[in-house]
Amino acid sequence: MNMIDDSGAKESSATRGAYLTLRDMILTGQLPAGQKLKIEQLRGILKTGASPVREALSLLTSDMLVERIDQRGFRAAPASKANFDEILTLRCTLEDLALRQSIANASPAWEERLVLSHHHMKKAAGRDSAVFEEAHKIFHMALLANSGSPMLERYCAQLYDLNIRYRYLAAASSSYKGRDVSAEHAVILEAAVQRDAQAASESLLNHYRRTGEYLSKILAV
Amino acid sequence: MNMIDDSGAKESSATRGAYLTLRDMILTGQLPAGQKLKIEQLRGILKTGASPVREALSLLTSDMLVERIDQRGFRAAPASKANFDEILTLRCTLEDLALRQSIANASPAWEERLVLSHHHMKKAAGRDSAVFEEAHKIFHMALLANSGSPMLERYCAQLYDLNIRYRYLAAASSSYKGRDVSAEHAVILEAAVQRDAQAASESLLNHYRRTGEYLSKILAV
DNA sequence: ATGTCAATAAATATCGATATTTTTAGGGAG
DNA sequence: CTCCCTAAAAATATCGATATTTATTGACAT
Repeated sequence: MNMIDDSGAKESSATRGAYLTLRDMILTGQLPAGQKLKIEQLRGILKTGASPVREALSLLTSDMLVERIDQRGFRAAPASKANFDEILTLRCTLEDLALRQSIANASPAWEERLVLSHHHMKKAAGRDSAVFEEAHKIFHMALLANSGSPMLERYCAQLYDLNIRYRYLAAASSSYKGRDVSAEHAVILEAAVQRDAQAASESLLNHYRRTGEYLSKILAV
Repeated sequence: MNMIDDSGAKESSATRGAYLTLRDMILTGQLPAGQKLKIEQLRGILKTGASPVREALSLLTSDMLVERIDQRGFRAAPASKANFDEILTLRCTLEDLALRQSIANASPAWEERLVLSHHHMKKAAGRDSAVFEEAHKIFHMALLANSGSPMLERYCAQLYDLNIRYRYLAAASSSYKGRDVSAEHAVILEAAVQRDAQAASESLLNHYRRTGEYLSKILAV
C-alpha cells in the first residue's frame, strides 16, 4: 500500500513537468535573463500543448523568475547588478531572522535533520554539480526550517534560487573560485548545533557575502 | 490620437479581468478562505473561458492568495490565527526596514508624493469604503516607495494585501472599532517628513500592532 | 532621405471539445 | 456493521483550432 515513489521519472502532470523544466532552464541560464519566451518555441522544447506551457509560465511568475506583460507574452526575468545586490541584502536580512528564530526554537529533531543534511551535502561534494546544488540548498534550507514561519522560509527559498541564477551566470564567464566552502559550512553547522545564534548568523552571512563580492566583481564587467 | 482612457471599463484581457476580480473577491471574503475554487463555477461568475480562469488562478498563486494542488485544482488560501500573526510579524520587520531605507534616501519628490497621497486618503475618508481602502494602501506604499529596493516593496505590498483579508474577515463579525486611525496616520506622515526614522517606524509599527491586537481577539473566537 | 500608414506576418489569448484523474456512491464480502 | 472494491459522476488538465492583438515590412508622400 506504499507509494512507489515520485522521484525521477514520474510525471504528475504536463504543467508540473513544464514548470520544473523551465525553472531549471532559467536558473542554469539555458534560458538567458531577459529573453523573450515564446509559447510555440517552448512547446517544441517541452513537447506539450500551449496550455501547460502558459500555466507553467504563470506559476513561475510567483518565483520572480518570469515576467508577464499583458497581451505581449512572457520573458525570463532580467538580471542586473542592482538586482543582485538587492537579493543579497534581502537574503542577509531574512535569513538572519529565520536562522535566529530556528535556533531559538531549537529541538533535537531539527538538530538531527541539520546534521544529516550536512552529511549528505558532504557526500555529494565530488558528484555531479546538479546533485551537489540540490544537497546544498537542502542544507541551507534546513538551517532555517525551524523558524516556525513558513512564509519567511518561502521568501528565503525564493531568494536562494534567485541567487543561484547569478552563480550560474558568473560561472559561465569565470576562472573558478578556489575557496574552502566546505569549511565555511562546517563552521555554520557547528555554531547552529551549539545554539550560538550570533556566531551562526555571522558565519552564514559572511558565507553569502563572500560569494557576493566575488559575483559582484564579475557582474561589474 | 490620445487613448480614451483605461480606467474603469477597459478590459485589457480576459485573464487580467479575471485576475483582478478574483483577487478582489478573495480579499473581501466573497470567496471565503480555504474554499475550493472550481473552474466551471468561476467561469459562470466571470463569464469567460476556462483558460483565462486557470491562468488568473495561477497568477494569484504569486500573491499567496490561492493555493494550487497538482491534479486537484485550486483553493482560496486558508486563514488562521497563526498565519495572521506571521503576517503581522513579517510586515513589521520588512516595513520597518523599507521605511528606514526610504527615509535614508529621502528626496523632495518622495516627500511630495507622500504628502499628496496622505491628502487624497483624507479626502476619501467619508466615501465608499472600497475607495478609502485604495487610498489607504497607496499612502502606506508611498511611505516605502523610496527604499530603492523593488523586491522589498513587493513583499510589503503582498503582506499588506494579505492583512487586508483579515481585516475584512474580522469586520464581518464585529462591533466596529472606534479608534482615531486618521490621527495615527498624521503622526506617521509628520515623522517621515521630518526624516525621523526612529519615530516614523515606531508609530507605523504601533499602527499595525494596534490593529493586530484587535483582530487577534476576534480571530481567537 | 525620412516619417507615416496600410497590408502582411507572427505571436498571444481564448474558445470548445476531449482525455484523464479524482471524488462520490453503491453493493457485496468478511 | 465495517471495509474494500467497482461503477458512475464530477472536476481537472490538455489539446487543436480560431480570434485578437502586436510586430514587421514596404510603398508612398513629403
